[in-house]
Amino acid sequence: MKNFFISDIDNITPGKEVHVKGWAQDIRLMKNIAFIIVRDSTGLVQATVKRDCPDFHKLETLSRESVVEITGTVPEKVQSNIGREILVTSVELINMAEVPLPIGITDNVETDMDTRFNSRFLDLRKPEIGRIFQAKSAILWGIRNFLMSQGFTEVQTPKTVSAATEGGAELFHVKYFEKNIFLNQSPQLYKEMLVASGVERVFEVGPAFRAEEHNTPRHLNEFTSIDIEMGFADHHDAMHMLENAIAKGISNFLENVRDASSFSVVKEKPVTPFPRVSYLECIKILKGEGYPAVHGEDLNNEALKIIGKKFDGFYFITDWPTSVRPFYTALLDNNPEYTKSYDLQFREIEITSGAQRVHNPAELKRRIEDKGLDSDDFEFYLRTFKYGMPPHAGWGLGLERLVQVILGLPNIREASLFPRDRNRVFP
RNA sequence: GCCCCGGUAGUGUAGUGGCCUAUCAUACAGGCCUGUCGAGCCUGUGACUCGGGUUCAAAUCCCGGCCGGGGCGCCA
Repeated sequence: MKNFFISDIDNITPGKEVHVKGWAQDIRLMKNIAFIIVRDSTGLVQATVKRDCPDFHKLETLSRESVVEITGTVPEKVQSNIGREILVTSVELINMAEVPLPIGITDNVETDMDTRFNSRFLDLRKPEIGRIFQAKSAILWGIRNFLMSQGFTEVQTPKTVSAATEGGAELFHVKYFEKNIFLNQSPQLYKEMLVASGVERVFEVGPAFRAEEHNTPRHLNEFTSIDIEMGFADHHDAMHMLENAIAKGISNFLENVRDASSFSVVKEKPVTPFPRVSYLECIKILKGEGYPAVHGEDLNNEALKIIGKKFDGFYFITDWPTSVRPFYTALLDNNPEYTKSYDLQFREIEITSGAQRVHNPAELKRRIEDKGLDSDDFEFYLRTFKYGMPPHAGWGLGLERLVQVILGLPNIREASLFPRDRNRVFP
């Protein structure tokens, strides 16, 4: 196993011998001297090979992106402006890369997104692409650690389901032996059932599937949803949990990923609590700006852009009208036209949707039917409310969207290793 | 689901009916090379998405397919 990495060279005393294993990112071969820029997951080093090195002739056949092992010593004075150098005594060609490369790793030409995704394994070798996923990992671990510290239990629920769960979103149909079933759009009903099971604070990180034929920079047909549900809690509690989880995700990223603030648009831990603005206040803002907002309707993208300009970064829109929220959303105590619900926004992008939920089974059944759904289809869910269901609240957070807004990525596909969209199911 | 735009060497582009035997960059191959570092210089290889149609003539115009990017709707 390799246990010496290129960044470890920084701690080596000059004159000492090192073995470097990695990819030959660039090769500059001259008559009496050659330079190989070697890359591994921690950084770059220049391997300087002089004519008198017995392996000098091997470089004539070396192709870019081949895997090499290089032995040499660290010089007293580094002459490469990469900042790391080794003076080579031997070169092993471990596995040669074919030429030409399907896409350039360091070439001074842009590559279309589609072409990049067709050769995603090579695309990910670019440091500026690979670090997106270091950021994603660090953000997720920050959120996970926070939830664990708050007494949450991580669970896994089925992604194959027999009935449409929430209505609304289109689902993917799957053949399941002799049955026709669906891929789940969200773990919503399962996490509520687990609250009824006595798992008072529960979360899941897993895929969610939406068969919507959208083609936009902020939608994927398969995305990672971070979902929580808390028993004996209301929507305010859930919002507190959310803003703190996001703050922890961001601080974990900023503290643990090299040069994080140089490529992130969110450069410091956000201030909590995040601003809250109610749906009704949004309508007032829009009317004040001369935008024809219709009270009772969802806020469209153009409206959200106007609202987003009023806030710098993350903010909540609360108390949405009952007509635009799912059946399981609890109503405001003093006004059933509105709900105990909220979206977390970053400018016009919706990151999270959440609410306190209905916990009374009779009310829940009525709300299902009010939405024109058949309550018999939800019997597996409804019966969990009949034997002691506490008040509860939670949210679902789109991980790729969160990464997209934190890093300022122009397209959400950039935040998925192998994105799934309307046309792409490869690789 | 509706709408708009696009598809030229491995990669990215220029080219709006004849001057295209298709531009440039990058990559690749070969040559020169003095510690290079977006190395440089010279030579070379390499392309019009597919199928119909219009025309004396199509990369270029028209229709359709396939593929891609985006807007709306919907959502995370």
